[in-house]
Order: sequence, then structure tokens, then C-alpha cells
Amino acid sequence: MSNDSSDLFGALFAAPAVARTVPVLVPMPAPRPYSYAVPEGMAVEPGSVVQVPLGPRQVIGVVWDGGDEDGGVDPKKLRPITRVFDCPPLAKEMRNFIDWVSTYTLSPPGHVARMALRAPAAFDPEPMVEGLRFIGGSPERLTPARAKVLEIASDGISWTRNGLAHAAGVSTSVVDGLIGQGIFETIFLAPPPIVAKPDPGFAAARLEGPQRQAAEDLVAEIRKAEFSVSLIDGVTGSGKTEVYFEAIAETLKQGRQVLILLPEIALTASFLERFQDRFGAKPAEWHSDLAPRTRERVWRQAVTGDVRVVAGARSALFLPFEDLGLIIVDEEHDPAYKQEDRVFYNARDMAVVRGRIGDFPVVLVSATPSVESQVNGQSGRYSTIHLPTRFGDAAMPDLHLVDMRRHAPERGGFLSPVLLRAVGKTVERGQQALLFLNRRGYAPLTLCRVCGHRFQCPQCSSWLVEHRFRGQLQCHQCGHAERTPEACPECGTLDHLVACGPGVERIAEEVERHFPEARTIVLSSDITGGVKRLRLELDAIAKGEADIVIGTQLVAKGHNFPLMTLVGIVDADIGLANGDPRAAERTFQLLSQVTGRAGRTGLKSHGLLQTYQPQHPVMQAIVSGDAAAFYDREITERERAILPPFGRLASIIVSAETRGDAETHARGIRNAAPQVQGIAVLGPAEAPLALVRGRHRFRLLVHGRRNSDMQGFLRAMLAQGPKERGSIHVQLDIDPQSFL
DNA sequence: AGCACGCCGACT
DNA sequence: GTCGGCGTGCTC
Repeated sequence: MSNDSSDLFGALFAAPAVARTVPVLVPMPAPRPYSYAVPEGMAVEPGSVVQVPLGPRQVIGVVWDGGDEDGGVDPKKLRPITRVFDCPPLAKEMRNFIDWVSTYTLSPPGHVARMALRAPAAFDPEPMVEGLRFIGGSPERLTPARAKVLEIASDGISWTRNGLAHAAGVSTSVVDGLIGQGIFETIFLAPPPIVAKPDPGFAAARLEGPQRQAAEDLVAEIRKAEFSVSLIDGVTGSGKTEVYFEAIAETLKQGRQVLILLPEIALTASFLERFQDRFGAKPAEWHSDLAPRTRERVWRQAVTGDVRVVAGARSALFLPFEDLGLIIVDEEHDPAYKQEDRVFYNARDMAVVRGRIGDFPVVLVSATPSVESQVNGQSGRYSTIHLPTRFGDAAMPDLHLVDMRRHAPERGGFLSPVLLRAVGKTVERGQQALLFLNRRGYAPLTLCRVCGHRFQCPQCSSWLVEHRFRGQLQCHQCGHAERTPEACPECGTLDHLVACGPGVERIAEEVERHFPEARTIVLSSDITGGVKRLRLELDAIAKGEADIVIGTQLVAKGHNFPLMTLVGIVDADIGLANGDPRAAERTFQLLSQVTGRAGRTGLKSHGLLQTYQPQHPVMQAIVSGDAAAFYDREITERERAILPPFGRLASIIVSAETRGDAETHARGIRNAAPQVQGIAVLGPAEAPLALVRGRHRFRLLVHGRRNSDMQGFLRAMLAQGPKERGSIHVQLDIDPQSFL
């Protein structure tokens, strides 16, 4: 036998080398990582970002922890890793965080990991930029254009081809000509950072009084460089941002990265500029409509540590920072922190978890903290930093309730004489009034005066809202729209349709009737011309180009109106009666924010809240400024509503995507099932509501993503009550009534 | 999540 | 006779 044939024999029949296998999280709802073979010579470690074959396609995955204990996968199924990306592996803390979130939210780890890898092509290093450097010599013919280029390039600094042409004010072909003559050498430059490095000492704020004390307390906490949660609770305009900027400065001095979470809507140019004024450079941005290229670069530079500060919406929480040392959650109470698809989570809570796992401080900030943060503050789990007064010369507006039972509007109107008088005086003084009504359109309900027909959405049974400006009836639930008819579709009578209740358009009509001379603007999401137009309108208002602004919740956030000295809440009671367990809290937060729009530059200002329930604790809390009493009461109410018995809650079923909900629901189902009276409801991602001082013993889990699975499960639950003390994961996207 | 397979209704 | 709806199952 020749050597050749023995080699062939060996290759064919020798036992194949046992391939090393590693677990890999793939972006798919599998309950655990899949095993892949590591090709000879490929170096992978836990956290490595890899490309692997999955069925017919190639996907991005992450090598996970845990060794060869792949639960008896058929070795024939094993496929090799295609390649490893040239990218720092996800840190151990990040992997622990992903695992934790996966367990807590009862979602597959692959889905959570996918959120951390949301940057299509960022896993390879950014390509080097081709650059030019002047190496001397002179061209055969020195034209004026060429001279200009040489003059600029002779400083020895590297230029890009376009950059040099642009700087010299010539076309790129001039530069090309010079390249052709060997005047330049081509070099490769590291791609420029997406933002400059922020400087903690750039423009340190001069803080005084309570702000200074707050900043010192906070910085002392940050200096410990260990896990802690601080809650900054300060009224609008109290300088919260300046205070947490000092925490950021301290973290930057420690050489660690910072993440600022903001609700998407608050992530504005003005915030970025404010940051730049303090730190001399903008933070990198991260949000859903970032250009793909920018997105990749921010992702990449967060992993490599080139970016020091990211300001982002909730998804930024899953950026795999190289060395994260601080998370700020601004507007911590904002419902936009809840993600309610795929992985259901509240970014504020997960920020706290990330801080605990990474052992660094987390700072929650709000003028109107959520009930759960308030509880955590009171119980001492979070340290609180209270900023009770406004900063500088701004004063809080003087707030009063208008009892609508005593100050009835004229027939067909919605504005009380008290409020109208106040608006009139404000406009006479040359100042601005804001009338707030959180209801788009002209009227929330239209009916026929002859037969009583009510216009209802054909798809989802909510009332159609009249939009008189557009001549439409719209469903605010599903988006259905139809032309407003002239005759009743039921009885055919012409011109007897009547609008019930007010919307902003109708308030504008009333305002124009009373103040025909005043310049009036309506601001709602129905505004034509999109964000740009809205921006223009807001700027115009700030410049004093309007006297009376009528707006929905769009006006509650962010923007400052220096001339605004009166805020009138047209119907403060909206939202108090809608059965949402957060109704009181949300109303308190929204109305506090709106009234906070007034008086931010020192002018004496007022707020009038029209209500039919002047004794309601929410109304009392807002006008008295005694938030603490409101929260104490609210917490007690929550406990009463959430803990059993559930009986008096509605017979609705909603999803339980977080563990806290699931536990709560398990109790509810157990209590309710024998009578099938109904099941307690909390929306997804409301876990902290249930966790407010609650104690939980059960977890029940419905596996499966199909409605039929859940229906079957729920029927069984309703028929027999829960059998297992496992875990519940009830996911509903169908009409709950259909089970009952 | 994707994607293939497979089983029943309206069509070139 | 086929095209295509979506219910079901699988991916290391």
C-alpha cells in the first residue's frame, strides 16, 4: 500500500476529530441557545458575535455561556459557525443582563439578544477612510486652483479627497490631477468618531442653594462607583437637568461611559444643545429613526468605547457598552418607557437591573415620579433628592380649581365665565393663554337628534370623533375614517346631527366667538405638515405670534413658552373615570406638566382647572402642590385594587407579559374562576404596579404563541382554576369577551 | 422570527 | 385541472 492510499484510508475511516461545540443564541424564539460546531482554527469565546446557518439562511448570533452540556442534540444536526465578526465580544455583564431580562419578561433569550444586536452591519470594524497626505514636490503646471490645494494641504495633515477639494474651493478633479502627479500619498485613516469627546469641565454650572446641595449629594453617590438608585424629584424648572449633568461629569472623570434615557419625544435638538453647552460636544443619539449608517456607527463606537455618552430612547438600554458607568432615566414616569411588543419591558426598571448587574449607579428623574418609584423612595430602596423650588427667577404658577357646578358655561359652551375672564385679561396684557383639552377633533360623539342614532366605528365599536376641519368622522382607536354625512344613516333626517362634548376644534370655535381679535392656534397631532410644521408653530408661539393656544397633550412636554402666563384646563376630569389602574396617577402627571408650562421666565402666572369634582384627591393634590399626600393615598388605593379579592374589578382579561403581572393575574384568575365573574386586568409591562408591596407566590405559564393555545388554556383555567404552581404567561391579542 | 409544507376554495 | 389562502411544524 502506498503512502497515498494510506492517507486516503486515514481520511476516510479514522474517527473524525470531535468538533468543539458552543451554545449560540440565535435571533429566534427558541427557549435556549442552539449548539454549533466550531471549525478547526476558529477562535470564539462567550460573547463573540458570529454568523451561523439557521435552516435555509444565515443569521447573526452570540456565543453564549455554558459549555458542552447541549441537551443531547443529534450530532448530525450540528452545523459549523460560518464566521466570527471582528468585534469585541459582549461583556459578561451584558450577557447576564440579557439572561435576566429574558427570565423576567418570560421572553426567549434570542429575542432579547437581538435587541442588543440591532445594527445590521456594525459587527465588522468600520472601514478605514482613504486619505491623502502631501509628500512634497510641485506639479508640472501650477494653476491657481492647484496652488490653492497645495497651500491648504502643505500643513502636513491628512485630508480626504472630497474634504480637500471642498476646503480649497475647487472640484475634486483638480485634486485628482495632483494625485496623478505623485504629489500626494494615499494613506488610510481611522474613521472619525461620530461625536467629539465630551469634556466634564467644559462649562461647569454655577449651582446655588438647593440645586447645589442636590448636585453635591448626587455626585457623592456617583463617586462611590457602585450600584445605587437615586430619584431626583423636582418640579418643572427646578434645575433637574443641571443637577444630573454633574453626575454625568463625575462619571466621565472616572473614565466610564454614560447612557441618558429619554422618552423618544424628549430627545430633541434643544436637549442635545443643552448637553453641548455644558460638555462642549453633543452626545451620540440612539432612536428608532436613525439613518442605518449612523446607527451602525453609534453601535460600533459604543462597543469599542469611542463614544462616551449616548442619549437615547428605550432601546438604547440594550446597547452593549464597553464600560457603562451610569444610566440617567429622565422623565422616569413616562409611559413611553414601556415596550409592548415582542419583549415586553419597562426600560426604567431594566435600567435599574442593568445598574445592579454592572454595579454602577442609576439616576431616575421626574417632576412627577411614578407611584412605584415614589414607593421605592419612601421605603428607602432608592435615595431621593428633592428639588422643591424653581430655579432662578421662575415662579410656580398660582393654581385654582373652577367648580363647574357653580360656574356653569353658557349654553353650548365649555368655558366657564371665570376662565373666559382670565383669558381676556391675559390677552389684554399682551401675554399668552394656553387652553388644554386632551381631546382631538371637534366632538367625541355625534348623534341624530331625531332617532338617537350614534355614530360608531364599524370595526371596533368606539364612538366616531367628528373632525369638522376635515369634514370627517374618525375612529381614534383603529384609524377608520368616513365623510361626515348630512343625513342620519338610520332615519334619513337631514341636518339633525348634533355634536356632543368638546374637542380642541370646538374649543377654538368658542374662543374665536369670544375673542374675535385674538390670534388663536390649535395644536394637536392632527396638524398638517408633520413634525416640521409643528416645530414652526411652537417657535412662532414662543416668539409671541399667538395670543391663545388650544392644545392636546402635545403641548404638555418639553417646549418652553416664555410669554405663557395662563393655563386653563378645560376638562380636568377627563381620564379619571376610565378604569385604568393608573388613571389618577396619569391625570396628576399630565395636568402637573401642563400647568408647569406657565411662568417659566418669571412672569406672574396662573392656572385654572375646570372640574366637576373639586374634592377629588387628584384635583386637590395638583392645586395644593402636595404631591406626597396624593401619593400616599394612591399607594393605598393600588394595594386595595391589585391585591385580592378581585371581585369588583371588571371582567376583562389583559396580557401578562411581565412577571409581576403574571403573578397578579394568577391570583385574579384563581379567585375569579369558580364564578367566572371576570379576571383582573393590568396592561403589559405594569409589573411594578403589582410589585408595590405585593407578595407573590404563583407563577403560571401558558406556552405558545397561538391564540388557540391561549384560549384553550384560559378555558381550562376558567373551568378548573390553575392546576400547576408553575408560571403564567398569558398573552392575549383577541377579544377577551370571547372566552366568557 | 422566517420559511416550507400541506390542505381546501375560486379561477386563468 | 392549478394558484394561493393560512394553520402547523422546524430550525442546532
